[in-house]
Amino acid sequence: MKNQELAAIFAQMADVLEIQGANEFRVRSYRKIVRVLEDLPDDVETLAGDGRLEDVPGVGEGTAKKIREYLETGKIEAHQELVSQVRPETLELLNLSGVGPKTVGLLAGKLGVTSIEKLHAALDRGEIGKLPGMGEKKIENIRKALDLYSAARGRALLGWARDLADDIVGELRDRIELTEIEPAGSLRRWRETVGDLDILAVPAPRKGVDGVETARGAVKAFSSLPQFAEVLSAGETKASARTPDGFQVDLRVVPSESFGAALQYFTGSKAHNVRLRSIAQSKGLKLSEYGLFDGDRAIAGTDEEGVYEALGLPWITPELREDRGEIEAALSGKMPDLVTIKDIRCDLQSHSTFSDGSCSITEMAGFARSHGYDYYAVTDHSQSLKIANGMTPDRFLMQMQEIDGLNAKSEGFRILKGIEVDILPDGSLDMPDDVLAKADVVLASIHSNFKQSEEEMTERILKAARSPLVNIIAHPTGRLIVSREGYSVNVGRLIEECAATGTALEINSHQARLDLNDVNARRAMEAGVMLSLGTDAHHPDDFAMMPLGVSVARRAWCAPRHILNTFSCESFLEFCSRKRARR
DNA sequence: GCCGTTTTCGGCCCGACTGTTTTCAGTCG
Repeated sequence: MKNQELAAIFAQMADVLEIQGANEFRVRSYRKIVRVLEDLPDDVETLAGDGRLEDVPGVGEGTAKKIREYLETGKIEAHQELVSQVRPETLELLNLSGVGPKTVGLLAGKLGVTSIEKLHAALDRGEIGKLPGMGEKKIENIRKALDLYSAARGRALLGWARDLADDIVGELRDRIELTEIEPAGSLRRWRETVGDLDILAVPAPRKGVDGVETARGAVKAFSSLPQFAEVLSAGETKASARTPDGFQVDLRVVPSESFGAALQYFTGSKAHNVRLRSIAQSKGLKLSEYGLFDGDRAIAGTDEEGVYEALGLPWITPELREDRGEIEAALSGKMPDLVTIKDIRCDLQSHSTFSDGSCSITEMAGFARSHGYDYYAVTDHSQSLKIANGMTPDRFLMQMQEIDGLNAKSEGFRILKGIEVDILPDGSLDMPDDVLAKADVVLASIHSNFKQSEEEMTERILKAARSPLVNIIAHPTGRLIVSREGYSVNVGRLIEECAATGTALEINSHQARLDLNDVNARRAMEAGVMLSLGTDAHHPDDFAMMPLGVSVARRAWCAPRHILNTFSCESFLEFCSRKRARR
């Protein structure tokens, strides 16, 4: 879809025009085109092909010509001309929160401030305050925005953001009466990272107090929460605040009759909402965050189910709302039967003091059991991983003995003898075959020589997958979310090999890994590869990250039958021995 | 720059919030 590319181009044109002080209605017209393009259900290429570009509201002769130019040549002359008049460092100033095109135009025009660096200098010289409209607070806000920008805060990890959301929701519930409160946005869709947090709330009606007053009360309670270092704004129905880490949280107080529509709208994704709006459109209805309307009459909006139902759809679980086929599946009544946390009977990757875990097997097992599991796998590292106190063959044999002893004493719960064996640079395994053969389950993974070429790395992992002793390839790409790219492995070829050899792929459920990710996990599932969830627990608390792994499986459209952790202990062991029997 | 049972000029617009103003400009999602 070229829609988003074109939207970005027109947005940049609008920015430059506005910085230059062009006619505001011309700027507004460009902004409208950006909005329309971003939300457009149809592909501009198709529309252009059909000669229907001008039918799109906001697209007139000039814009249609520019769009066609882009589709034909890959660029727009007028855009390049505009951008060439402004230095790229100047456009960067727009990234500062609270600084828009007007301010940038003012700074550049009056003071020659055309970059972040020059802005710092001008602030230090006290020049900014001499400009019209630049008071003390405004300058203070620019200083803060600069600090925040230089800290280059990225998106937060899902697990961290969920804990924060739980804290905030819990605390708000303690302080005020609420009939509804729900975090929306990418957090509700369980995306692996979250940019900011949108919380929707409906305050409980109180006798003798009007709606405006209860909304105000909610905003006030939110603004005074201890989780925040700073309140950015607080009005009648909306407030924004920031945690000490610079993570932004918004509260929106909505009327109960709009709650469902608002929840739907703010949950997104954008692409999913575009599709829903186009369905509404085709039925002659209008969908917004206030409700689903037939003319002026709201026909749904109190709850999400009602909104989807009025559009002729079953309610779609937030994890699937990415426009990756869920609308089609819903329309044809073929929604997947997704795995849930209740289906999970075990954790398939954990560590103990035998390598780099912080607790004994007894302690970890006690916790796994209290978690409601039927079994769990101890999978400590192998010897080459010195930094993690990896096990020699002898120590692994000792560990297996200890586990046998523990199992003999316990009923209704089993500890599996497992290992996370290193895949050495040449693809061989860091433990003799005859020792590995004694284990219940073998995970293999890479912890060294990350820099190998894609060819070498892929061959290295494929070799491990072909070993009849390896049941699961753990954290298959090695990526660490926001902090490390994965090693270059051809995931497509790995999936083929795993399908052919009966090897499972892990969805490592640690919040910093979530590896495989949703897209690759779905490819694997569709290729018939079994998936395995493991929190990589190094401490009992880490078991709590299992819902994150489940969410990846759900975003990958997995049913319980695709996930090894839903198997009984016997069935799981049978899965492992089936591959070994091929030897 | 777009748009028009207000058609070729003259009006367009999203609502909430802050901050610098004294009625409004700028930013943001």
